[in-house]
Amino acid sequence: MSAALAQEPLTRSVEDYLKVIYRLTQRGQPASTRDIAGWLQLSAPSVSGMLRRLAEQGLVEHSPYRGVQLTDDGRRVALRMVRRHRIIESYLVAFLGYTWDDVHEEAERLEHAVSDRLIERMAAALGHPRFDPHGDPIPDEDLSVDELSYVPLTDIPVGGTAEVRQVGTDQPERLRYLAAVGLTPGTTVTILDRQPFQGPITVRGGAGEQVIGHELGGMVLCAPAERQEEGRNDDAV
Amino acid sequence: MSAALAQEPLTRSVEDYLKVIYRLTQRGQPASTRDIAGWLQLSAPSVSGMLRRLAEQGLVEHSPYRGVQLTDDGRRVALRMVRRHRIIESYLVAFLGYTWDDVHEEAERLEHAVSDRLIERMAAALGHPRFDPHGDPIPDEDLSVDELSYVPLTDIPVGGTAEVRQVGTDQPERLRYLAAVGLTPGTTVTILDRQPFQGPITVRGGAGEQVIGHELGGMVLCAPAERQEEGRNDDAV
DNA sequence: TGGCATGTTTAGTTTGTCCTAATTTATCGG
DNA sequence: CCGATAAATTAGGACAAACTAAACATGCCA
Repeated sequence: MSAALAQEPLTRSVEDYLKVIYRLTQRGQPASTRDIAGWLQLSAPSVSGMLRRLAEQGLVEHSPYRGVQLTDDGRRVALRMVRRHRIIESYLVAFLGYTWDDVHEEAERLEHAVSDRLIERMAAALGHPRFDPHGDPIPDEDLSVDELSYVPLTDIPVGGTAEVRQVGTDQPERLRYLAAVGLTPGTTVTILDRQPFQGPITVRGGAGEQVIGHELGGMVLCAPAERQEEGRNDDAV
Repeated sequence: MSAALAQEPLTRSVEDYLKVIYRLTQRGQPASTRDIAGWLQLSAPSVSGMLRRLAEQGLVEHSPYRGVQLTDDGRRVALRMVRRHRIIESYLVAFLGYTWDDVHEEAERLEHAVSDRLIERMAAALGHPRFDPHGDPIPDEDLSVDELSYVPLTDIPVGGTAEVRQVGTDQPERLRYLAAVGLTPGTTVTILDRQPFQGPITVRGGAGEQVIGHELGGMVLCAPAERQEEGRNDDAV
């Protein structure tokens, strides 16, 4: 297992780096200095320096010029932050009148300040939810997540029907727009038309008929409707 | 008025210093380097250095070797932190199952991370409380507080009756003990006996007859019972 | 295969906050 | 009013995390 090091508390910066590296390495390949710098709004040299320190602490594996990956310890920290972030978002929306487009910023600061205990109290108050308001899965207390593989709206065939499950963005403007056109998790939509060359997609869904751009469509992740409209919990056919 | 400076965000350290200085200067006299260092668990030279920086920023007035006082700007920051702290404590107790002895630590971290907006949402959810679970007054949104002058239990005459209003400590052990012996805000107690030379005090109150030490007694602040049991809102006699 | 664009790292600084050791100031008792 | 003691400050340094400017590596294309 991992060296359960003397665990001096991690700084806010370290937590943020690990969280971003987690996101960027979701698809298996190492994260680049440049991308990390972009997401954290820092200069590349700052990132380079931090990666060295993170590697010394055993939180990442860094091959200079080749990119960085999380170690098991690093992934644990990152998943802990992801859990915190998503539970905080869920709580603020459920109990304190926040909307799905304005919770991110608040959660971004709170996730570094709350205790494990408070997170578990919030989770309990929410009934241990498995997804946050954006449809992102919440790692459970022992940090396991089921990363379900959904299909972007751009890949649903014309004429097909699908249920929106997850919106892959934190940007308030995009989220407000998606809510306005009715593309929120749980909504069922039908693809009426899709133009070529990254062209617009026409859907019928919660808020009637809508035309949305290709880029945004790529962020909306869906579960395609089953042939027979029943039992997505049924394993036995 | 005060120079509404470009307001670059204050650091956590600065907020903590100002809050401690606020507490230490409540009774009018300047705070000493040594006392600040004691409360913040820092060395005296660290505090000396920080006081110089705070003075440069116009948050305190520092007369070297003589102590430090808050400026209006500094007091505003401190009161804002006090409001945040006490609302967070109230919220955690009311909605998330915290007890009065374990909220302090959590609030101590959260107060630096929450937005003004979240604080106001919590305050609204609580019905804009005027006192926190320890009986400490919560500054209102424009930061005015009524610092009521209560009387310590040690000053109530033997045979006298008083209502506990405020417990002047954050220490979990003391708070748990006070709760166990029934000395919580709102409880009415009668002083049965007080021994000389900082001796123990015998009270009858919420949890029956109790003997408590002089030091603890000094922390329990009370409103002495009126001669006639009525109308403490009446101005006209 | 050599050269160049792109991306990364090293070098050297800055800022904020802390430390220990040494020095200076204030004060109180004789 | 002088010196001892307690308190505060200065001096000098460390460390985390950011920066800019300069040097260096990788990989692709002609």
